Amino acid sequence: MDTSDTYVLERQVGFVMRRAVQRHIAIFSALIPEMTPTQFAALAKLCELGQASQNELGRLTSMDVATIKGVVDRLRARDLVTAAPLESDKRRLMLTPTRKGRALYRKYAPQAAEVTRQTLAPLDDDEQRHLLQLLERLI
Amino acid sequence: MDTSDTYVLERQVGFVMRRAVQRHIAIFSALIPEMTPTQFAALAKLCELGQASQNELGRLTSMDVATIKGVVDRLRARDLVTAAPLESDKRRLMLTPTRKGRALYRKYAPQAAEVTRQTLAPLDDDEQRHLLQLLERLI
DNA sequence: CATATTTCGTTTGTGTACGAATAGACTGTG
DNA sequence: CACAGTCTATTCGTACACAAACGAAATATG
Repeated sequence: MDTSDTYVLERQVGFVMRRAVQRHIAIFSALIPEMTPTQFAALAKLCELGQASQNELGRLTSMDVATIKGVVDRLRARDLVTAAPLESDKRRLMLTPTRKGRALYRKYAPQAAEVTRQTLAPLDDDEQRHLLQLLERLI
Repeated sequence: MDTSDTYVLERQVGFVMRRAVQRHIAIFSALIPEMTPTQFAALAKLCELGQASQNELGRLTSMDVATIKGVVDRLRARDLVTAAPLESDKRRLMLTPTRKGRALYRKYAPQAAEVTRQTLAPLDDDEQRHLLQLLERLI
């Protein structure tokens, strides 16, 4: 008896989730080639909030401080977001979506929802709800 | 009525999966600080096969050619894997785990299985099976 | 009020992840 | 045999992702 009972790569959640994420990202970039899922997530959350500090936005989108900085920098470079230090707390960098950023968000929000639909397409409605619910409990 | 019906970040599979993967990686690196999930996956598959070309290993572990190269380079740098061009097909780079690589795999395989257990711990056995099965159908 | 602690942002370094381009080696077909 | 197409590996460029270390600003606590 070897280790195959103990460890089969294809049966590990990590491996299966990694593959599922790969598939999801492929669908996303086919439907929304203009930006990455991460960039869209940050822009979407910022549009929803209206305004947020970089740190705050990172927390709400589950991005590390170093990661959110890179993402925000790229959004700023494309003029989708503006940034200004907050008067009342000079540590904070307040972010606001630009008109262009809000327009892009509105344009792609339905597409982004469609990405979710296509990713979940192999499952029926009950299974889709169930999967989401199970995944959420892992967090 | 705004776009909130159409798009809520927290309800998108991509976002939820990204968070679940983050959690999984955190558990992995707590239990196996010596290597990354990706490196372990490549080493594990190579140990299972005994031998494989770099390309082949990449396909079997769902890694892009550029990605598997980086992963293999790091495994080679740590003397966990050796590489040699194949005589019968000089394009191919044959990989073999070293004694050290096989020992490391055997050492950590039970830990890696434990990573899966801890990641899935919030779910009961039925739910765990169900989640895995649903995720596999997304691929 | 003074200083210890916390928070925010930045930088550096390492490791996935993938598209695109390239070169060399193989294969199939004419 | 020639050569078009395919396969393998490498390289380059871009984008997450996170740990660790740092400075500056704010807050808490004595």
